[in-house]
Amino acid sequence: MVGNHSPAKEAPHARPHPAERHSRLPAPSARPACGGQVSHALARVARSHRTTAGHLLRRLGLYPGQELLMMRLWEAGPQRQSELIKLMELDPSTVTRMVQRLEQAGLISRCAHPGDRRAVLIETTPAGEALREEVEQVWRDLEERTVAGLTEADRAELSRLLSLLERNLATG
Amino acid sequence: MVGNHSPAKEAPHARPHPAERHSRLPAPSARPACGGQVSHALARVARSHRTTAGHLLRRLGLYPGQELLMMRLWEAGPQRQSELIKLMELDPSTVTRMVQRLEQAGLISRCAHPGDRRAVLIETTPAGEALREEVEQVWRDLEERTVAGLTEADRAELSRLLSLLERNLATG
DNA sequence: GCCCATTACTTGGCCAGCCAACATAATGGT
DNA sequence: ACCATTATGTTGGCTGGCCAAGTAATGGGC
Repeated sequence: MVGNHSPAKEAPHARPHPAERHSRLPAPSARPACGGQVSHALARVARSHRTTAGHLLRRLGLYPGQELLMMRLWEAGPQRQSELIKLMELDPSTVTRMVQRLEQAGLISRCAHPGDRRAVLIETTPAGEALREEVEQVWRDLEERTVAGLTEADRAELSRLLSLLERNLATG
Repeated sequence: MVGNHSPAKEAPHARPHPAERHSRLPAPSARPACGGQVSHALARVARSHRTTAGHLLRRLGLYPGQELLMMRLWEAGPQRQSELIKLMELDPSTVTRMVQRLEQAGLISRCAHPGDRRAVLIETTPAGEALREEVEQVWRDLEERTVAGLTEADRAELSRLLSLLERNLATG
């Protein structure tokens, strides 16, 4: 991975005082007049989607989010970090760190921008380039799995609606 | 936020599924260059949505994600942590830490489960209860902003499609 | 009674992402 | 030339979220 893992230890605590309240309420998933039908669904689906992407990307040594940055580089070639930030709509600090990790992983490299000493130029390394096919395959798999069972019309409709939502949320 | 920082005053702070349908799958239509149309849109919209939620929740001293846990407690009353984990479909460790922070913020309290010394019962505190109206208002606002401009039919359709996606991603 | 799988939770570690504050470098105006 | 403004990145700090690994308590089988 572009990182790694490890173990654990113990801990205390525990507070007395039961007071056992039996609040057996109605079924958990009643769809109450809970304000956010679409919001909830969107959040759940997106998290699930991201987690699935994570599992697939894992074998390639990437974390979800990193593949998007790589894809931008593959498609648009070497570019300024500020360009990545703008296009991916991420916080500058997020990109800075992601870039640091990807560089350390040997997938990209940073170099000074000739002509603007503030800027950093970012480009893929051969190792990074080598991941392209696999990552794109992962995305095809993911997309297929995501919209499985939807008709062509459904997919188009979904894209249309998501675009509307994106517009709504952008302007605010 | 709920974790630390501060705000203005004190104590509690200031910091702050529907339908389904048939559909036969057609040939893997040749998609545009970019493999994940829906996937990309979904990811972008969801991130934007979450960020927007974050801005709204911020004034209440909450981080996005925490409000969902509170809402479950408000709706279903005191319950085991394992129940929250199951219903929210989160990793146990995620809930453990979220609960620790919310407890430290004074919004919920943990106590031993009488009869099962492994379990932890979680309930809202008065301070937590006091946030309910505001949080629910935030969610109504968020939902409204999210689906603004969509017809009733569009909203229903969107919910339907998202449910399908959820099902697709769950089984895998 | 005794042993073991299961359940419930916790900690360590790592990542994306955000905000705030900061250091530099380029630019524009006067 | 000089200085304020803008552009570009970076670091610190905090969150949600995941995985791996570990501690306890429960419950079942023998």
